[in-house]
Amino acid sequence: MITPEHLRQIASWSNDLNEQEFERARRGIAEKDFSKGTYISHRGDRLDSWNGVVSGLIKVSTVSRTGKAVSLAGVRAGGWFGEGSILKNEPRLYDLVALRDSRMAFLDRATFLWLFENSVAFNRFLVRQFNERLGQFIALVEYDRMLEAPGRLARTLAWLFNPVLYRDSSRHLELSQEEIGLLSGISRQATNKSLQILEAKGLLRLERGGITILHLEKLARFGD
DNA sequence: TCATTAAGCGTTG
DNA sequence: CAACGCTTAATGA
Repeated sequence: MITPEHLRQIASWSNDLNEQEFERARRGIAEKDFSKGTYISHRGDRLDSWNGVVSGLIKVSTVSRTGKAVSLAGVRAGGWFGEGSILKNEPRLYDLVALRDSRMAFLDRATFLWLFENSVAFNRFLVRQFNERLGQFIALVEYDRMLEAPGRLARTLAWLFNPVLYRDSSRHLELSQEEIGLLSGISRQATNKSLQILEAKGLLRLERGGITILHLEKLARFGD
């Protein structure tokens, strides 16, 4: 079982819980490692847990009717997701892929539902997160029409630095251009070009194997 | 036809 | 050694 300190580290929401709720959450969590390129779950699975990323990088994707893989979002360490499938008690609507060696935390369904019924703090967290996700979804619909690669890439990056979804306010992330491409659904060359455009506009700084966000607001709106 | 991509490979930090 | 960036052949709009 994970330690209280560990839970505080991997789940920002746990810091808002009272003692009883915190203990319950701690007992309901199990961790598991996934190596690069493997599937954490497939579309259609009944994965009865709420998922947190302890370390690494996860891609949420789905397959379009024509059989093409479509990337929906990236989740980095500290992110929690999958509440929709639990609350609606339905199978996963998407695939989860580990883009690099990653460690996941799973909060079992019964514990999730208990927290949902009993913890005000937990619900507050969920509402805030839902609200952000709704914003993301609207942006997704918008950029479906906006085909330029730099804009799509900029939004993907902005999501990874959403201050509500990730409470640590770090502006830097170790993320290769290949990984950014995989998350954005853009080829490596196009990713490189797009990143250079964004860097020239002063929105971010490129480093070897990583990026630093210089202007999150402008990044989130790039291409409007 | 023209643009974009995956694959391979040389370079670089 | 992994990330980067370039070349090239294939793909497809």
